[in-house]
Amino acid sequence: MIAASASRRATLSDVAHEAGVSMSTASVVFSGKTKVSDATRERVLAAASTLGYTGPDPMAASLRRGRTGIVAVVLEGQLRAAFLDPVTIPMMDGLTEGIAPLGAGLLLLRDEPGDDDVSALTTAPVDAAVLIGCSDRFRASLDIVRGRGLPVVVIEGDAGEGIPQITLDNREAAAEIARHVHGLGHTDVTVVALPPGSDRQRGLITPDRLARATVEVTVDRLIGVRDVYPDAPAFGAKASSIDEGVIAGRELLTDPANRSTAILAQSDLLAVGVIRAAEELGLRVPEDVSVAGFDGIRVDGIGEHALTTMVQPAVEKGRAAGEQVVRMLRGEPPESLHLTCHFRRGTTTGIPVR
Amino acid sequence: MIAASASRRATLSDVAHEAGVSMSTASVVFSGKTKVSDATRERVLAAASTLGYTGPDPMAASLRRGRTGIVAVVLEGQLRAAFLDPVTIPMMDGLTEGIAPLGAGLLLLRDEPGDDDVSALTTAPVDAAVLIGCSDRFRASLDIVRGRGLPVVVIEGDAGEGIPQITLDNREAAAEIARHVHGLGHTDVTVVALPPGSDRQRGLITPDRLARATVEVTVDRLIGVRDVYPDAPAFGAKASSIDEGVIAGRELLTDPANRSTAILAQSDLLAVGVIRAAEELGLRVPEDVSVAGFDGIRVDGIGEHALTTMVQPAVEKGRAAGEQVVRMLRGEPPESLHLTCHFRRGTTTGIPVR
DNA sequence: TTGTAAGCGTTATCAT
DNA sequence: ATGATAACGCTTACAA
Repeated sequence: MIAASASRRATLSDVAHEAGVSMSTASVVFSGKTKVSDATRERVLAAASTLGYTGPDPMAASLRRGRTGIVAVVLEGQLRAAFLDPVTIPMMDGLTEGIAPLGAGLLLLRDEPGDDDVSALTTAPVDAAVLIGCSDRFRASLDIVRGRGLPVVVIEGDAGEGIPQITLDNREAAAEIARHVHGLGHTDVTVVALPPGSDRQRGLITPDRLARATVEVTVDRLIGVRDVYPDAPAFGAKASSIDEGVIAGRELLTDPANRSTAILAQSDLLAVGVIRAAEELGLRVPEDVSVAGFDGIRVDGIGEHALTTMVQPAVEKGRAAGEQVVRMLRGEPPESLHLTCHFRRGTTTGIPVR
Repeated sequence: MIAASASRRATLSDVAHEAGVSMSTASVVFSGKTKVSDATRERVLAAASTLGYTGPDPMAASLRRGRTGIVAVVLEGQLRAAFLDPVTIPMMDGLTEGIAPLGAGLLLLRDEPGDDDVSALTTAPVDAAVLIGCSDRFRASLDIVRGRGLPVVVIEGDAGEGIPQITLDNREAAAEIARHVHGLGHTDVTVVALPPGSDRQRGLITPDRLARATVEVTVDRLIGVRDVYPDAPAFGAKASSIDEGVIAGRELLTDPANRSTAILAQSDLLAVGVIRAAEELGLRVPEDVSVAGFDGIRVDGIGEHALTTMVQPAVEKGRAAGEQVVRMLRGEPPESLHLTCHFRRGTTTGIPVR
């Protein structure tokens, strides 16, 4: 028994001494990597509990093994902002499932300007990183992670050469929903778009602005609609929220002479806002105006309506990313995945009555 | 130049060699802990970039320093479940701000049954942990963390002796909102409660069931109301959601002969559901029935109503927890904080008309 | 089944 | 301002 035990936390070495075995034996009792006689194990465990030793120090173990059991998730800006997107949470759940074989946890990292010049991403003890989306600092984060030689998976973004990415068929899906309203007979359609870039300006998306757009999702979903309606105008929202949808809806629906019979929103939240604006203006949905969304989350607040939308496989997206992380960590070649959204018909789209 | 450079990642030692300085000097160039001549720094940085060295290995640094820069947040069950509570996200944002001085990240850990016998909490390389609420496994998690000797802060839960906790004045706040409806003249009030225990049973909360209740928030908020209305019945929901609120609302409001003039819901989500149920039944809010919530989140889906509610300081809750973590890590004595909710009058409560 | 010993890549201390 | 050196606490070949 060593006098120091009061001041210092017990280490494996202390436990081994106390139990009268070697460190390796003690180690193995905790890791289970090798057979140990029951008698020995008992003795080690007893020694451990005597000394208040609760298991190997994770930092030391990490260093030795070269693994921390932590996967970084890089989100943009405030958590609130990232989680404002209702698909984030199911996606993270999927991610959790995907990396479950690693027994790893998720480290939430903010991808923020200003902090120090060293991002937390530089110094965080992680085994791999998952980058989400298309922030402006996306590139910077990617460089840091690559520089560290960490496996990276990108969700809904393009990291180029050899970096696995999980993508959605945004363009195809948008075209599908456009074809749906087209099939109903709509000829005059307007898009309510997600923010096309970081400028966060609300308003019509001019060709010029579109050319400068940096957010791929926005562009792809818009192009998809224009595959069907080449001249469909698009109104860019400031964010994906019900409130922004209301604003866009008022803007687009107030003038009876100059209003589309169908509004295709690029997110369900926006769509709900548009519906609310329509009802506020005394328009019936879908009789006077059809409204469709995108994402397929369950949205409250539209009364008896069921939103027509494209359902994106949010959980799968996360899980797929997690699975690729696992593969890379195992040294297997990762693969990019392109996931497919599916159409869900609700009650908010119908034949134009006008 | 060393031949191994292709196979092995460069280490600080390699960089030092390449730059012709000692390891300590090289180390200091990256940590900035000591003055280094510009010339030397240049040389080290040059060597680093030659070798593709991007900075000290976080695991090694962690081991040496005894700090990982990671704080664990222990959530119950699926992320989805935890984030279903709308106050979770602002709280986490507050937490992020609170631990900002540490430059630390948040590790999301699920507090799950079954996994292995070793929770991820046992092996995660973290500096401290924040436990949230009142899950059943709360105790187990707490024991693990304490066993590891990690600083712990508990949000909305009681960890006993010497563990700082961040609590809300739930009872007082519930009493306050009860006094509000009391002041309006209501004499017949029913509570729609959060789940009182893990049994997740929907229905009236009998004294017997209340005695077995494990969820403190539920109990405190109920007691608060009963401080004003000693005989107020309580209907326990299965979860905090709009849907559950609708179910409870239907249950409580359908029979005209037997319905309270005011419903006090223990969460805003439940309140919104109750309002929806009321409107579904042709009741006007607040003329026929007053409804109040709790939490003070912004809820969509109640049309022109503004919910009367108690606003809880969600961000502050998180930040306070973060600040206590920081204090403990600095060796300062932590303190428990009791935060105060404030009343927000909306349009959903009024004088009973009956 | 158990023991020996060599690192893992840093950082902190102390001296120069 | 820079350098030598000793930890930090563990895991894992390899040997016995």
